Amino acid sequence: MVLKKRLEYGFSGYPVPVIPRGPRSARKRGSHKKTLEDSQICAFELLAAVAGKLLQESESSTSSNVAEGLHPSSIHNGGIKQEQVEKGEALKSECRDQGSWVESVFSSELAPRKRNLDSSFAEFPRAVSDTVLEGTSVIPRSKISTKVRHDLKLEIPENKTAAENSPGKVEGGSPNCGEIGRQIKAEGNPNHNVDLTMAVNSYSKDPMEIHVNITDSLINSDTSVQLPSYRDSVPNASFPRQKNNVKLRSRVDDENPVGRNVYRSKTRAIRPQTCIGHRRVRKLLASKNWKVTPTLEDCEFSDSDGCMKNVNRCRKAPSTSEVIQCLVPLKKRKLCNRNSTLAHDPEGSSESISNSPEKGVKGEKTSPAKNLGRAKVVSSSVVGHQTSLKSRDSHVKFSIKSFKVPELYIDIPENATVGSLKGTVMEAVTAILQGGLHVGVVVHGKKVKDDNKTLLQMGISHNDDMGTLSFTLEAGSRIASQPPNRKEVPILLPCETHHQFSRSAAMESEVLNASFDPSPATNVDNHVETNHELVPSTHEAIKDGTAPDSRALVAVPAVSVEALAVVPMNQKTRRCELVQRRTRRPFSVSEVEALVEAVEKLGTGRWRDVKLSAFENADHRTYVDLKDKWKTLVHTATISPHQRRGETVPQDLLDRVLSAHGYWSHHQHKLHGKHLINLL
DNA sequence: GTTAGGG
DNA sequence: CCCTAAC
Repeated sequence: MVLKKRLEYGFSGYPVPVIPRGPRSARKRGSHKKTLEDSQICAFELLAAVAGKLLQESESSTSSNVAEGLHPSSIHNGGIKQEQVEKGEALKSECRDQGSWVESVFSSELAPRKRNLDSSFAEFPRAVSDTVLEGTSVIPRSKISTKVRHDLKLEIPENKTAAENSPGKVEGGSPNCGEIGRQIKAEGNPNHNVDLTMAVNSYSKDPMEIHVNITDSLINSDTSVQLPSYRDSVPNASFPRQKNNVKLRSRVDDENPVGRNVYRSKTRAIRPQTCIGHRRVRKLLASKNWKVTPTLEDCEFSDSDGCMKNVNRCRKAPSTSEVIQCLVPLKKRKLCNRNSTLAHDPEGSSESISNSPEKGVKGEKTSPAKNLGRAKVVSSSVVGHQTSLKSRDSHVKFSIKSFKVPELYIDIPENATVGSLKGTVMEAVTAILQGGLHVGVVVHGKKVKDDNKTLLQMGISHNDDMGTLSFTLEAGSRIASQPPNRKEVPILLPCETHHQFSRSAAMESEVLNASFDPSPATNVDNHVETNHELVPSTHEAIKDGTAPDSRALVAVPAVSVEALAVVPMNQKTRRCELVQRRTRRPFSVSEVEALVEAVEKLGTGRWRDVKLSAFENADHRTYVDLKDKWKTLVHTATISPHQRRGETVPQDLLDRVLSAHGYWSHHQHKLHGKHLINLL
C-alpha cells in the first residue's frame, strides 16, 4: 500500500495504472520463426523445382514425353540401380500410423535457375475407368498433370494383406502407408545434376491415377518397389530394394549447394493475403487436421546441402506438422474466404491457383462443387491395368506404371511471368501432395476394404483372371470423422469448354490470357472497402457466368478443406488486391495531442482504453493504430529532428511523448518489480 | 478481443 | 499499416 501510494502520486504526477499488469514486453519473439522459415524454404524450393519441371514438361511434352515416358522398355534402364551404386545415400521414410505418410525429399536446386529444365516426369496413363476425368478435363492432362517417368514395380507376397499390397506400402512396417515415389531429374548442367525424388504423402482427396502393370518382366527377385528412371544416361533415383521397401533419395551435387538461393530469395517475396476464414482454417489444419495425422517417425533424407539440415529435423522427432511444414511454408498457408487461393509470386507478378474446398469457409449456400455444377465427382480414380500376371512363386508381381495428379486449372494474368506460372503450378502441386494419400486396392472392380485380407484371399495371385487389380489414390482419412466423401470429390471443374486447352503449347498462352475479371463490381461485394477480408469469389464468377473468363482456377482438388485447404494466396493477386490495405491517414497534430494526453493519463498498454477515451469517435483509428502511432511517436521523439519526416510534430508534444513513455515504462517496470517482490 | 512487437 | 503470437 505504501508503495502504491507512492506510485500514485510520485513520478511526474502520472497516475497509477488502474490495472497493473506485468510487462508484456517480456514476450519477445523467438528467432524460431526464421528458422522455421528457412527450413520450409528448402522444401518449398524443391517443390518449386518440381513445378518448374511440370511446367516445362507441359510446355514441351505434349507429344513426345508421353510416349517416351510410358514406354515400358525403359523400365530396364536401371536408373535406380545405378544411382544406388553411385550415391550411397538413400532416402527413406517410414510410413507409420494409419496414414500414408510418404517421405518427401527434395533436392533443391533445380528449376529455379534453370528455366528450361528438362522434365523427367512421365505422364501416366489415364485410368481406364476414369471416365469422369476424361470427359471433364478442361486442360489436357499433358499440360499440368504431374508426370512421372517411372514405373513402379511391386512384388508382394500373396500372403500380404490388401493394405500392404498397395503402392504406398513401401517402407515395411506400416501396412497402411501409401506412398508414391516421384522423381525428377534435372539435366543439362553437370553441376546441377539434381535428382529429385519425392514420395508423395498427401491426404489430398485428389484422386490420382495409378496404372498398374503386372508384368513378369518387371519382377524383381525380392519384394520391393522400384521406380526406374527413364533416363539411364544420368541415374537419378534409387530405390534400394528391401523388403517391401522403397527408398527414395534426393541428391544434389555437392558442388552446388547453393543453387537454390536464387529461388529462395524469390520465394521470400511471397506474401499471401489473409482472407476471411483463413485463420480458422489454419487453425483447423493445424490442430484438428495435422495433429491427427500420423507421425513421420523415421524419415531420412539425404541431401548434400544445408537445406537438408532443416529437413532432417524431421528425422529426429518429426511431428506431422513439422513434416508438412517442410513441404509447405507456413507463410504460404493462407486462405481466401471462399476459395482458397494459393499463389506464388516470385516475380512480383500475379497469378494464383485456388482450390475449391468442398465447403466454403464462409459457408456459402452452395459448395464450389455445386456452383460449378459441372464439376464432376470422381470416385477413386485410379485404375490399374494389369497387362499380365505370372507367378513363379507365391509372390504376386506387378508394377504401377504411373500415377498422375489431377488436373489443375490455373488462371493467371497475362502479364504473369513464366516463372510465376511455374510457381503457381508448384503451389498447386504442393497443395495436393501435402494432403496425403491413401492407397486403395480394387479387385474386380470392387474396392477391398478389409486390409487384413491376403492377396491370396482376394484372388490377387498369379491367375490370369486377375485382370482387375487396380489401385486408387485418394485422400487419406486423416480425420477419422471426416465423412468418406472421397468419391464425391470433384476433380476438375470443367467450366467453359471453350477454355479447354488441348495442347501444351497452347496452355501457356491460353492460361496467361485467361484473365479473370478484376473488377470488384463483378466479383466482389460492395463491401470491399469495409470488409477487409472479402475476396472475390471465383466460384461466384463461375456461377453467375458474368465473368466468363474468370474461372480463375479451378484446381479443384478434390481435397477436403481439411486436407487441402492450405492454399495460400498471393497478396498481389488482383483479387486480393481488392482487399487492399487501408488508406494511409497521417495523424494530425491534434490527434497526436489527444493521443499523448490519453497515454499520459492511461499509460501505455491500455490502448483499448486510450481509443475509447480519446478516439472513440474516430472510427478509422483503431487501438492498434493508436498503439502504432505511439510507437512511431516515441521513435520520432528519439531521433534527431532532421531525421524526422512527414508532418512535424511540435517538439513539446514529442517531449511529452518521451516523458510519458519514460514514465510508463519505468512505472510499469517498477510495478512489475513490486509484484515480484510481493510474490516473494 | 487485446496487447506487444516485428515487418 | 499489417500481421501475429501470446494473452
